[in-house]
Amino acid sequence: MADGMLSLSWNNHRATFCHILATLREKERYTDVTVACEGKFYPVHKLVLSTCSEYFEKIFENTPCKHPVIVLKDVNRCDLEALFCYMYEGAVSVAQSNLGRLIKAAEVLRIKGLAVPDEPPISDRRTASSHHHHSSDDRSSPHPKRRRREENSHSHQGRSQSSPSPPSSPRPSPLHDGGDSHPAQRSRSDSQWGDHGATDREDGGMDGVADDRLGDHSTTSHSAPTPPQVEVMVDETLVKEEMIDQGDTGQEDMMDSGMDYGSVGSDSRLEGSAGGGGEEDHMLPGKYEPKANPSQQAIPEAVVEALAGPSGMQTWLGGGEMPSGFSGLEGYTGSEGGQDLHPPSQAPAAHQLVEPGGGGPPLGWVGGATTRRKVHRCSYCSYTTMYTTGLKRHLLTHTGERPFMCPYCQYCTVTQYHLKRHIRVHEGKFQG
DNA sequence: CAGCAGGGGGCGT
DNA sequence: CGCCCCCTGCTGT
Repeated sequence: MADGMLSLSWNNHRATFCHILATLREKERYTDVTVACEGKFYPVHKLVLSTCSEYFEKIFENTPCKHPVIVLKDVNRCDLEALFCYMYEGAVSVAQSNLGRLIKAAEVLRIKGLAVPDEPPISDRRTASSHHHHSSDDRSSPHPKRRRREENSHSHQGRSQSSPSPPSSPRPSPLHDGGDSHPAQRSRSDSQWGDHGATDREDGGMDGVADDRLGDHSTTSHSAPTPPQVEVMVDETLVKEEMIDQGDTGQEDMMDSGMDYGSVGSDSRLEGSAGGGGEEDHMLPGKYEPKANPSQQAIPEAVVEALAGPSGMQTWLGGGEMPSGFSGLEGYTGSEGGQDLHPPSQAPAAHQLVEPGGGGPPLGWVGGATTRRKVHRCSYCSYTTMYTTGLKRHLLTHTGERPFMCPYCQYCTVTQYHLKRHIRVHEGKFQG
């Protein structure tokens, strides 16, 4: 304990440090994470990213992978480069016209000093603020939007679980085979059993790979990197990681989609979903209006696909406003999962639509005490009938079974009557 | 528009 | 269960 400590100070430490960092990045040395954006890959350092962004920090925390690849969606490449520059060098020059966009990107990534307040009120915050007033304001007091974003990130509920797993249309692709026979029939079956693709929005993640999605999203969601319009609705980054979706962006993603669906739903009439060729046309066994909604508006296909099942659609759209709509989705998936045992599950909403009289018992029986009749419900769709034969016959349409073969051609049919009718065609020809 | 086929309601046995 | 009828959609003329 001699005479005092000496304080050794590296005068140019900061500058040197930054410079070295930048050089390392340039040379891609020691990089341990790759950020993919608009088809470009940026090898960078976890250390730097997590230093500058809690968002990245959390991602890395939850990513055991040694060299993860993070796919950023809806972030402009130029902005990202600028942000990297900002993170590595502590400053970046940006054209005024691009500022808004850049800030939004920074918000999405929760870059300290730009989108979220920097931790301690250090004096040299000024460096960044010297570039533009705006950002300094933002930093010191995040405007409401920003704050809301933060809240969201806290109250965020995992999206991956509730993602509408393509409510796997229960029917096992009924082979309306009959071979080549009938174009009409085929097109019909096509429309009916149209393949409901999986929703694309869910953040499923594999670890290190990062391409496909990048491609199509970049084509869909943002326009070419050039137009500096503020229209960049920014929103989500898509992070392909094992367990993503902690971060506000995931939430925002959800919110946005929810909004979309919600608004679509409110625009459209519920029963409209049947118009698309779903099984719902059977809903009112007896007398449904054949062309009740001839000009069925268009629920965007993506939405329909995402919601797939008939019941799902009902539930979802019935949800109305977005927040409840979202909970509706959860309810939907929940029930779907719960009934997993029986391949084709019916959601209550569908039942209600189906039940004659509307107020009838939930299932099984309809009518008054004297006129009780059993209702037979198709296990593949929402079809119900009062006739057992009706149900049997109907089920054939699901199984694709066509027991009755035409002796004159390859034609097979579900009912004998249809065969007879068909044969009449042949014989009519032969006679005439 | 006609012809054909699919799907469903309903009745008689 | 068998049969008939009806409605609807698709396709070709």
